[in-house]
Amino acid sequence: MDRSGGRARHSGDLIASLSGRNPARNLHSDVLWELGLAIVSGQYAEGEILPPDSDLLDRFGVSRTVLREALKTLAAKGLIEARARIGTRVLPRNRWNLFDADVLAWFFELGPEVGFLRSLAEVRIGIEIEAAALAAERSVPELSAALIACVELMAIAETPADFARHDLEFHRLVAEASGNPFMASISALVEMALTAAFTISSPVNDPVALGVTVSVHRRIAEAIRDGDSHAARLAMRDAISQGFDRAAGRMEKEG
Amino acid sequence: MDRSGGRARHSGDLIASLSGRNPARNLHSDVLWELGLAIVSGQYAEGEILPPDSDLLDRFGVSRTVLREALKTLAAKGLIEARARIGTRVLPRNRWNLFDADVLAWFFELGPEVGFLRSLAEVRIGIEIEAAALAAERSVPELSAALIACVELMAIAETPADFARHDLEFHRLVAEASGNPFMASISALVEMALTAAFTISSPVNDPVALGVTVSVHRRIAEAIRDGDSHAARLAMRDAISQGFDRAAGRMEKEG
DNA sequence: TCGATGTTATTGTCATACTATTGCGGCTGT
DNA sequence: ACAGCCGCAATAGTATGACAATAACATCGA
Repeated sequence: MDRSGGRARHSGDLIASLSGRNPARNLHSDVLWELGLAIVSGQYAEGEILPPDSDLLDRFGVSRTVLREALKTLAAKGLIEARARIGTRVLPRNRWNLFDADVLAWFFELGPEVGFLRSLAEVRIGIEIEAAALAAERSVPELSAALIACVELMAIAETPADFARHDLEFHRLVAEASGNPFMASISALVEMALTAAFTISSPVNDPVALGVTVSVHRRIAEAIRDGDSHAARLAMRDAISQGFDRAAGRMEKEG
Repeated sequence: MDRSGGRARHSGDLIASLSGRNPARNLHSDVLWELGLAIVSGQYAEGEILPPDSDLLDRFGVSRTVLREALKTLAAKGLIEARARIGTRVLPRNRWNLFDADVLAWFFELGPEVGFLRSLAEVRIGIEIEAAALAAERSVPELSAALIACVELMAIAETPADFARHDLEFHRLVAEASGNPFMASISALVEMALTAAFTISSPVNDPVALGVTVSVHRRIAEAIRDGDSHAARLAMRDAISQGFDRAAGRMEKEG
């Protein structure tokens, strides 16, 4: 069940391409993704010790440098911890940095479960509601206009990918308008959530769903423009809940 | 040559020791912290290219292995991106993973500005309000009891450090009770915020402040026990706001 | 003028050796 | 028989030097 059939790459590429990133394709990244996936999938359980360097070296056929840099990267994301004579231990899940784009991508690579998507929607609600409220309080005409424009682009989007792009841009703008650097830092989270939702079920092909989605986003934009933080809160909650409900409903129907 | 004065270590130790972690003391970590601080402080500005490996090698007096692993760690946290022939570029701040414990620690190391503390309080409000509400909805007697017990420990804490420990444990329990893994993952954030607040001004030595703080935490615990998500929301908001107000007020008074 | 091409500075990768840390098991002394 | 010390060995940490891949830039040619 390995992906060793030639140079087939991890499918994080899809997500990366949507977000406009251009991740380097090097050995380090290959090893990183394979180990990252193995850990997130539970193939190496929490608290377990992974094979020693020498074994992993054989397995991947790379130099010690590459392997160790991959391990350092995993350690930086809170997935593992290396200690001399003990080995490299998988840390408990609550130490994992779930707000990291790669870690999230690994979860999605395994096929996101509905419970995971729900958790994601819950944090998004918490953070983005507050972002919307702050954006309303600190409303700047320029950004408000950009938000409105973004909604119009969503309304006329012709492909699911276009729609997702403008949706993502909308949420990014709200974060920016909040003036809080932490809000902007969760764009990876939003990106994943939207990518998942868009993959599972895009509203583009369903006129009714499209209308609902656009209108709730318009409510957000207008509330921010008008400096109405209460309305912004409510609208943002609706927007995220609806997105999740649509995806979850679809998953249920199909699965 | 190493940094003047022998083995003087970065002061993140204080934070680490409070939180019970036992960070490795190795060369890699030294280089990491020095570069991390330099970047966060703006000594290397966004978009700027840092000196090439060879220069940094001279500067730190370590092997290429160590330097490169430190750089990989910084890259994993979203602070830099290295490309052949170009150099190693400092990424724009919105790519930084502010939810990373190290990155946060570097911000605090520079002396947290009141605006930064406010931003932190804002995200905490967003996330922890939702966590408290979820905890109320999914209330489990066992955890509710633990929360109540935690409050009692806060009430009788004799030193600021003890108080901070129980405070931290309280918020950790709420996150756990929410049943949402993302909520637990932000403990690093809470940790930093509380450590900062505790450093700036602990309520332990002020009976009135202590009473207020304890009572608001008790309100949270009771609301969760009673399954009252609305009350839990309100109380959690109060708790975080009060903590921030106290620290901010103290900062203002002093300077 | 512009496009192809070589040059070169910089990161990426490799191989090997040595050092530091620390759990474990055996040794020693009581 | 037991406790504590102590050295062994397994593992990650560090060092060094070489070569490969990449891509901006200068150079050359049409």
